[in-house]
Amino acid sequence: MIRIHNTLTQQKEEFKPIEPGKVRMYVCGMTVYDYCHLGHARVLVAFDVITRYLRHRGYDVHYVRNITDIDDKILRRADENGEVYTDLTERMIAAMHEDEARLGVLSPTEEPRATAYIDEIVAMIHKLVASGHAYAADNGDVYFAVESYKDYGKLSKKKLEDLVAGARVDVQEAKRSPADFALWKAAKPGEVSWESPWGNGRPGWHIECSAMSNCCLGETFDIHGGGPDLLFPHHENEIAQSECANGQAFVNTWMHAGAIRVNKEKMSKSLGNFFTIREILEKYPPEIVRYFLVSSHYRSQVDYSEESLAEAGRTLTKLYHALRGIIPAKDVAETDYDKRFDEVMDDDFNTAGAIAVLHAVANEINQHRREGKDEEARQAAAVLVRLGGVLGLLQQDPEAFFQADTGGELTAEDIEAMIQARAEARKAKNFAEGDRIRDELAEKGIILDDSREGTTWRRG
RNA sequence: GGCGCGGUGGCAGAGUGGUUAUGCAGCGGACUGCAACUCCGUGUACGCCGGUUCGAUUCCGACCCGCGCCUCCA
Repeated sequence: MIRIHNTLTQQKEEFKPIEPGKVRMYVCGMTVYDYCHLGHARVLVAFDVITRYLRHRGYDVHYVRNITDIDDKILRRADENGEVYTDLTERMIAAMHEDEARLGVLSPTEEPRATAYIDEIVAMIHKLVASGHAYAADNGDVYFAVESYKDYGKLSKKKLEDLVAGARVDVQEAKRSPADFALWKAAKPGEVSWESPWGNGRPGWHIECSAMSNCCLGETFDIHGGGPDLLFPHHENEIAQSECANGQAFVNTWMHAGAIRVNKEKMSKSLGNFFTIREILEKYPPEIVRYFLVSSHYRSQVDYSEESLAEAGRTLTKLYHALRGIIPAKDVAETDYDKRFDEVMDDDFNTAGAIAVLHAVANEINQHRREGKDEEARQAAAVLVRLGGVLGLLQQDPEAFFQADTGGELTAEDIEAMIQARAEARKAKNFAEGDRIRDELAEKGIILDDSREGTTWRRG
């Protein structure tokens, strides 16, 4: 039995898909006006692990993650760059796919783009206007009438009175209530636009997700996820739109990832502590970044720092050491480790607990190999790779992981040659020369590991 | 001000009404020519104060502190 924390009820609940054996999940994707940052990576990796685990448990997961490719920020950025907005979005989508692939994030089942769903969006707005839940304002915009939906606020636990009383909502003459939000935005002169019954314009952000999830997954589906700051107003508005348009429940389980902080401060552009995925990947191998993200629970707030990444690197290195020089056995039956792994993961995807199981398996491998029990070690290695795979970890060849070119001055050939020279010196009992070579390599970031089978190296 | 989350050993981070989380770092030992890797051993941990209980880090209440959202934001 899988239990999932539902933001809607603020409790862990037994997960029961609408259709047995199938999971329909929607996650809010990127607005493609800039490179993805660490916060995006958190959401990407969190829902990637969730998808992998649900599949591991036998579910047929239909995972939809949208792309918002029309939006104020996109138009502004394209304008600043002096380029056509589609050039900007195409470039950012390509970059996003590159970042995802490097982090080991599997492609979603579908990746709908807002601009490909304009007709469906217009149809949904039309439905809302016809049923009195939305209205065309004098300025050409169409707004959702928040007061027409009695459950407004049920996800974010906000009361409409408080929202209206708050000074921070955008008070606009055209709106009936300050909390109303735009479904359709009238085009400004020269701006890209689409036709609609209310004049030329483009969709508001919230309605895109309602329309696309409706098209790809139906009126009611199992899981809707996203970043923590989307909870309000974005997800709240999605619920209002979808439930008013369809007259039935929108989503059963709402899931939100925790926020990323940087050196104990909120990550933000104004604080100058904003990291894009590609910036981080210049400094750390992708799997280490992924390990860092997976090593704490998806709902907890995590603090990014050089030190935590370094520690993640040391720990992952230890895991790969267990696998080094072993060819995992094939077709290994389910073990107690598999059971423990599933048990902790069943509890709201407790990846931290799952990683503890990984360490237990690694420890067993190391003990077997110390005792010369090669077959047992190969069996356990297969389990480690299998369970690691559910988290999207440990799928590389260990040597590839250890020796990944991080732009050091030495090539693999240089290193191999020096190791050879050291081996000869040691054979001649010239330990001083052997140690000198080892020290020289160490200075250049190369660590040697001697074993009965010979010397291996890694970049430290 | 409103709503919500959290305070666990040097650090990171799970979890539990009574029994080892795990990892990193440290220390001691084994292995090694010396290291590295690995193994074994090691650490008054659960914000504060009350309450419930045979027993609370784990449940309840108050308090202190930190954080998030309330505006575009993953």
